Amino acid sequence: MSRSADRSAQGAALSRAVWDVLATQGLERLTVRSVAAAAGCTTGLVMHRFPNRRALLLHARQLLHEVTLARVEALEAAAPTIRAALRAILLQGMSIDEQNRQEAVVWLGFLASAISDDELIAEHRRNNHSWRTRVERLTAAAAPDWAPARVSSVALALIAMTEGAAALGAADPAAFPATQQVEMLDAALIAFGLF
Amino acid sequence: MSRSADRSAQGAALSRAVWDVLATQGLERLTVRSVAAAAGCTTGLVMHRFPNRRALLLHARQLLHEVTLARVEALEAAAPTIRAALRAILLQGMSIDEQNRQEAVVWLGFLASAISDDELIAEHRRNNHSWRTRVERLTAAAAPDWAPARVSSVALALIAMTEGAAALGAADPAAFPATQQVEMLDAALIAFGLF
DNA sequence: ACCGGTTCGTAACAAGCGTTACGGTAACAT
DNA sequence: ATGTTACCGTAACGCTTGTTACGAACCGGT
Repeated sequence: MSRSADRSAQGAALSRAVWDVLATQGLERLTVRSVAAAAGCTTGLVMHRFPNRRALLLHARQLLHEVTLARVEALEAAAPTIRAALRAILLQGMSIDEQNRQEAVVWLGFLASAISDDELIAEHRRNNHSWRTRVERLTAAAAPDWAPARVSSVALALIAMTEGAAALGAADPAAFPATQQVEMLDAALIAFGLF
Repeated sequence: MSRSADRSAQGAALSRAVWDVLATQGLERLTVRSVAAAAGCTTGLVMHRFPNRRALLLHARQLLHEVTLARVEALEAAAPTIRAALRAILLQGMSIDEQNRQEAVVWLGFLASAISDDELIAEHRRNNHSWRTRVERLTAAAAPDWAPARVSSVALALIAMTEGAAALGAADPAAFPATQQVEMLDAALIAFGLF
């Protein structure tokens, strides 16, 4: 058991290392050697767990998906109303704390690297589609009398707004503090009649 | 004059090459050699015009600023009303055609590379601040009776929304066609009482 | 206690990178 | 016509990169 425990611990350390390097040092410094250094191992171990460098990016993106998915479902389950759930899951998608800011950096780096990579962009599409259907479902539930076209438009507006806020807040946290992002989201929700 | 004309023509070809490589091949393939190949010259010329690779990125970002600035001012001048001007300049900031989509890719790549580069991130802050003050000015003019806090919140919402739509549309044009982006923007402008 | 297989570190490889130095060439001034 | 200067291509340097091959160490089963 100590063997398998060590192995999963190593896997977790490697995951953290990939995440940390991409989140703090950016896309161009995400190299096999820097990940190995961050994980406290050698490049051999990294290349035994990941077939190539693109797998590092893919892993970081899947990690981002898992983390946000778990958080979003917990928020949705704990919210008293549907509208509160919608607001809560949109809030966690912006750059309102250091955790979210790092996630936005990872999102940005992955997307920039996926521009010329079909496999990576396919992963982005999968995750983004899942996110979009969730927001559309909650929007439709929060405004049952809306036409599907309006639900789609408003959900798209909310998604684009939070994603943009995540990127802008990640690149310039001082110019886009959490309070302004929250006010922005509330202003939008009120304007759309969802609050 | 033939000499200086050649020189400026070479400069324009180099600018186009930097832009094209970054827009079509992404950040990681933006290398001195690929730019030279795209410009039809050698690496020597590239390194005579740019001190280092970061200058390529900086140049692409400044090019993006110049292009969008000129287009935005033309749109603003040609718009019949302030609200039409606001809508027009927001439209051009999303991924509604191939030109805008390439601009979003350049924006994405630059931002991802600026994460761990103070000089690049400073350029982003400059350009973004200028963009933000413009949208805030137009928003305030379009809704003169609003309190400054509301102007700021709504302008931030519009900026984040268009920037997010630009990124999402650039990464997945099929999932975010131009019609949906336009409907999204109009829905938001109507909801905010700006249309 | 020995052995087979997994696991990971070591070391090296070729390729590509940014960057620099040098030489030739063409335009300009005198 | 000749010297000077700016311009740019050639070639190379040193370094980092992703990736691979090989060997040692360790674990579980017999």
